[in-house]
Parts: sequence; structure tokens; C-alpha cells
Amino acid sequence: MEEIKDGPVAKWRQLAAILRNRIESGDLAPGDPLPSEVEIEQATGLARGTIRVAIRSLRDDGLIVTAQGKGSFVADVRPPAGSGE
Amino acid sequence: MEEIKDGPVAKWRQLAAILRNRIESGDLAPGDPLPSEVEIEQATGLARGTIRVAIRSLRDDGLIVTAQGKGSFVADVRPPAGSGE
DNA sequence: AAATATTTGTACGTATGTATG
DNA sequence: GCATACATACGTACAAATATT
Repeated sequence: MEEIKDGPVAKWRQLAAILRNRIESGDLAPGDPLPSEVEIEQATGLARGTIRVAIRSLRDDGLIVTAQGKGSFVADVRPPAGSGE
Repeated sequence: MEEIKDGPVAKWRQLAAILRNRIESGDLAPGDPLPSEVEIEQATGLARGTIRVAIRSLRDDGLIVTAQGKGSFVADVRPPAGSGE
């Protein structure tokens, strides 16, 4: 997990960018589970609420799907590049 | 079980203090099982997640050990007083 | 041996309060 | 006022390990 720095970019945006990068680079393939919220919490030191904001943004963008009690997973079909830029 | 009050002290901290007290007073001796999470839930009305936070703090302090499917037990060797103050 | 109950483990969902910039 | 961020607290669901019947 890359560093989340204190700075002008909101931490949740930095985290979203890191995860998005792992998905779009193929490091996380469709169907792969994302790190759990607690794992991200431990890896980054961020509060769960902050992590959830980042995850929600990826979900809103259709990059991942989330299932209660299971986890978040890379969406099988990703939206065309350019949808969110 | 003492009362868990609504107030400035987080409920999980109050519960942890109650359990810690029972251990350090000898009411719960080394090897003794703690009340199960569900028992504490019924006795206090707290949510299980909240109870688990209190239990984790005691475990982090080395006061208890926990085993899935069995329960939590007072540690045989307790850390010296003052370790966590 | 098998089914059931108990107990802890994991994981997300939701909401509120507090504090800061 | 609003967005960000953290802490707390409750809810729901299911998995895994152990104990009991």
C-alpha cells in the first residue's frame, strides 16, 4: 500500500486513487477481492469511515461491487475509460 | 455486571475497566473464562462489536487470551502492573 | 458419526458526535 | 456552512472452531 500523505489532496481521494490504480493496472483483476476495510485501516492508519468514503467512490464509478459480510470485489465489467475523468 | 452509563467515557472503555477490575481483583482468576460475548451482550445491552473492542483492548494488554470456538480466558501470566498506565 | 448449539472471527451497513480547516 | 477526518456505537450476515447432544 502506497503512502497516504497529509496534504492538499484529501486522504480518501489518495486512497481511492491507489486502489483505482491497482485495478486499472490489472494488479487487481475482475473478481479479485479488495483488501478489507480493516486491512486497509491497519495498513494506512486511516479511520474506517474515511476508507469507506474511498470505497464508495469506486463503487459509484462501477469499478467494484461490494457485498455485506463478504467484501468488495473488482467488477467483472468495468466502465469504459474516460467515464470518470 | 456494573452499569454502563451514557457519558463522556466510551462504553467500550467502561466495559474494559469493569472486566479489568474483576481480573485484577482476583474475582476472575488465571485460567477462568470470561463471560461470553453474548452473555455480556445480554447483561449490558451493548452491541457485540462494542464488546469486542473492549475485549480486544484487554487482549492487547495481555490480560486475557482468546480462542475461537472456546472463549476468552484470564491469562496465566499477567503483565506487571504499570505496563499500561 | 452426525447434527445442533455455542462462541469467536470477519466483513460490510448505518448513524451520530466531535473537531478542524 | 461545508468537507474532511476520526471515534464511537449499533445492526446484519455469514464463516470457522469448538462443544454438546
